[in-house]
Amino acid sequence: MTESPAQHEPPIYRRIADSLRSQILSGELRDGDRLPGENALMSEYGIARATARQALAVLINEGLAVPRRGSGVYVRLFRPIRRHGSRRLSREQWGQGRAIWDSDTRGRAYTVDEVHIERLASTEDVGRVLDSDEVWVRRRRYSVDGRPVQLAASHFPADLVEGTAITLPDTGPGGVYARLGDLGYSPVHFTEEVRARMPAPNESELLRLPAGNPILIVARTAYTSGGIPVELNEMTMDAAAYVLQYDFDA
Amino acid sequence: MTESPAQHEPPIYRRIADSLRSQILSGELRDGDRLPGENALMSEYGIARATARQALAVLINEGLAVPRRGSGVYVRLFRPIRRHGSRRLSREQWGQGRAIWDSDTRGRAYTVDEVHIERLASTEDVGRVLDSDEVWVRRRRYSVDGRPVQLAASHFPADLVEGTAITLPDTGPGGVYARLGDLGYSPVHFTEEVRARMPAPNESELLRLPAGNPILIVARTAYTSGGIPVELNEMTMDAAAYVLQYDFDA
DNA sequence: CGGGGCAAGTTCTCTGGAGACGCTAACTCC
DNA sequence: GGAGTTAGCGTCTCCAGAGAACTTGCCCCG
Repeated sequence: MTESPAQHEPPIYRRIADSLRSQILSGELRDGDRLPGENALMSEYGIARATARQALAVLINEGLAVPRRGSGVYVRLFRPIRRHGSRRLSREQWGQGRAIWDSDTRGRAYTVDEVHIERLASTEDVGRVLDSDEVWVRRRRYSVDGRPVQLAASHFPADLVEGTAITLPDTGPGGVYARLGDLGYSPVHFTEEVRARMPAPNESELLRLPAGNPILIVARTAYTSGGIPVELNEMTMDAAAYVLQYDFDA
Repeated sequence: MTESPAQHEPPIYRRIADSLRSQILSGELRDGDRLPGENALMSEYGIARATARQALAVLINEGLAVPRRGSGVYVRLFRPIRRHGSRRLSREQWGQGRAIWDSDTRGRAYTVDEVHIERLASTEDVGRVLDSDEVWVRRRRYSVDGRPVQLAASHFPADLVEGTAITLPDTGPGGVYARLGDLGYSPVHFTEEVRARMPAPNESELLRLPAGNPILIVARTAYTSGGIPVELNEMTMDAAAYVLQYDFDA
């Protein structure tokens, strides 16, 4: 009946993970730095390889580190993208949000990498929401400091926007919502939906994430005041990033 | 120079995980069902225990399964909480969203478990946003089918709402935003921010989640049209759940 | 019939070892 | 000096085994 002196002490791998995490969050290890590898942890703590891997897996799973086969495990810390103060975008400025973000994120480069626009047959989900068999799809990829962090796919009912500037890569001043206003679909009301932690779809390749990496999906539907759906926007982002989603004035 | 016949075939543990996942998503295995355990996978596929564990870890990491020590690994599938059709809430109805959700989620019980209201000194973050040293905090826990899925903490500047119905557990018809309107802070404009996949804070205990379980945080600030911040709302939810976040008419 | 204790079953933690695969940098050769 | 090659390093996958911790159901006893 020897009382175990260390009751419910955290397991070894967790103590190591806690130690590494505190080094990351305290700033001792910075974004991009290389963590001690499996071999280093093995010799430092006198543990087996599997235990060292388990410790690193905790941080990788939390999104604080990224393993690179053949190279090492690296710190991956997103600083929050956050607008300071109380400046907000009017709905009309929504389409220009990028420019304002650029000037307001303290020098961090938040940019659009790629734009694709095409006309497609609706998928079942999109067709049900937009009540249309064909849609124009506008895909964009956003990057922060050169790292892709977000994909956006905007779907418009094809018959509603056919032949308008929405079907062009550059929508002009005021962006998409100004063009929708030109078509008489203004003001626009939004609904929002957050789907967290989807099993990773193929799209994650575009974010340069490994298959199976958890992602976050935010869907937004825009309606006219008459209740006609005019846009279905799906934003797919790395679930480990902190992202300022939007910020507008109604 | 023997050409490997199976180039880049997925590893064993991933093939097993894919098989189990498809059984879950196809409905063959349902929420609460028990998955084949480590021993079952070992004998079925002729693999080592570590490999079987790795396969199950994939599903656990994706949030599709939950291990219960001494018992087994169980399917944990949240059906989407989704309002059908195009019915939306007006801003005035926002405070009554719960009642409307209740009647509109096809019999799923989306309920408020607990409510706590107290007056506190502001934390640094809250104080900066609300520009107030003291705040009234209103905490609520939401459950779906008896499982806690979401925490909400609404912060109000103490000097603005002192003595009003907002400081009571039941805010009455129209909810918090009707009370803010009574105080002359109407209409209200929102900003939204999504912070994904935080390292789990202590709060996760209230969601009955293990420490380190990924959670999702959505923050919303409400401003008057004059730019005065009147509410900071932080929603903490299980990152594995699919949650309809909100749905309102501007 | 209720309660306590036991045993089987299951996950959790950890050890030790091995080959495969990918990245990087040093080296060699032109 | 530049280009191609190679060796070392580090992660990835998988094996075999063992004790600890926990849950559950069953049996026995009162």
